[in-house]
Amino acid sequence: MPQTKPIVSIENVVASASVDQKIDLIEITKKFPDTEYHPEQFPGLVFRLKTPRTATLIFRTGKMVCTGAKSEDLAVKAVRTVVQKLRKGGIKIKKDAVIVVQNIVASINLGGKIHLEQAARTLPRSMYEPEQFPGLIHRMLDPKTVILLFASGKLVCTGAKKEPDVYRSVHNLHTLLEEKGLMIYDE
Amino acid sequence: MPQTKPIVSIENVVASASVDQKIDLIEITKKFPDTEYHPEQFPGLVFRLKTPRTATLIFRTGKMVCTGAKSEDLAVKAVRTVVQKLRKGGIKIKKDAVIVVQNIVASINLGGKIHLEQAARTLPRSMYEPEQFPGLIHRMLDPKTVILLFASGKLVCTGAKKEPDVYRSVHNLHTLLEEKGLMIYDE
DNA sequence: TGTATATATAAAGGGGCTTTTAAATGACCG
DNA sequence: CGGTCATTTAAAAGCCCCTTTATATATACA
Repeated sequence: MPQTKPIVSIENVVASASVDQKIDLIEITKKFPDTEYHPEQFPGLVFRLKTPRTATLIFRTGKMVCTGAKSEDLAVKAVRTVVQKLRKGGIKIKKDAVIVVQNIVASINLGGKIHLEQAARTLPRSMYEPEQFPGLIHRMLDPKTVILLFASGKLVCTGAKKEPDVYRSVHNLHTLLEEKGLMIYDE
Repeated sequence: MPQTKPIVSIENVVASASVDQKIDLIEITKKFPDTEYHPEQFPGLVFRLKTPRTATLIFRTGKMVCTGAKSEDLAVKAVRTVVQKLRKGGIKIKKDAVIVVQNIVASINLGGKIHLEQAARTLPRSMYEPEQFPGLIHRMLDPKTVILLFASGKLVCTGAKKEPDVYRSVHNLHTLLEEKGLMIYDE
């Protein structure tokens, strides 16, 4: 059992969606002048929402990508809101969007410092090149996620498909770090 | 009517084909050690034939690209020969290939010199940058082909989908050059 | 305060890769 | 001095990488 209770914060949820029909992006541009669309640079139109504060990329094919939500539910609500706004703006969309959460990013504070140099030598599937990036990159197999470890005891977990995976990943790593004596707690 | 009869030679025919089924390229490699397959460099396997002298790219999807044939018929024969050899080699291919000629390259000699500098200023849709490439690049609209013109009176016609397009392109250009007084014939 | 470095993830469009071929011109090598 | 190499054009195939969006983390660099 880990000595501290990690503080976990979901920072970003990415979800893909599809309304299963072609969409005229130029038309959206006219109805929503605040959207960004530069096809020569990127094929997706950027539709930003204040609440939930997100950015949704809309493609010609009717597929979308929503980023920036703080939870799985908020990501779903953001997509539903975008479709609702498009419809109110006169964009004809027959079906409701089918949404799938693709990635969850979380920041964690373990409450104690990590001996990174030693962890780099001990943890399997780890990469640590401080002159390239200050964090140690660790690939967890189950759940299949990637965790960035910092000497401060803070972590970044990414790659999770559902929120429980984040908690399991953090618990697995925390336990492993303590077992190997890689955690340094102030008294 | 042009004063000379151009000498036209079909130099290269490119055709795409499909046997409409997945193919195991590694298996072909084992049965045909002389083939080239470097997936990290390019996804297609190169299958060369001595007769007709061609190189056929074979993809995992069952689609192929045959290059180097000297006529449309030879391109078709080359693909049929490749499929026949694969079958004799034990590679199971159910359907016969559906072949489509995609490009024909021909070399031409008009029999007189061309005033390139003047042609560059006279011909529409032309590009001529001698320090970059010695030929003048001219885009013909009908047939939709591209012709490279050289001061020697020789040409390269590419982009044609069928042989008659090559002859029509050459005739159109030759007539145009004579009308504008851009041809220079000896005596 | 910005830039970059690194992680994951979807979307779609662009570019590059390889193969073939002629033409003519320059650079480069032994 | 002669070979190679590059230059340019078209075309298909499919795979890689990049583009963009968001986000925490922490370093170095202007």
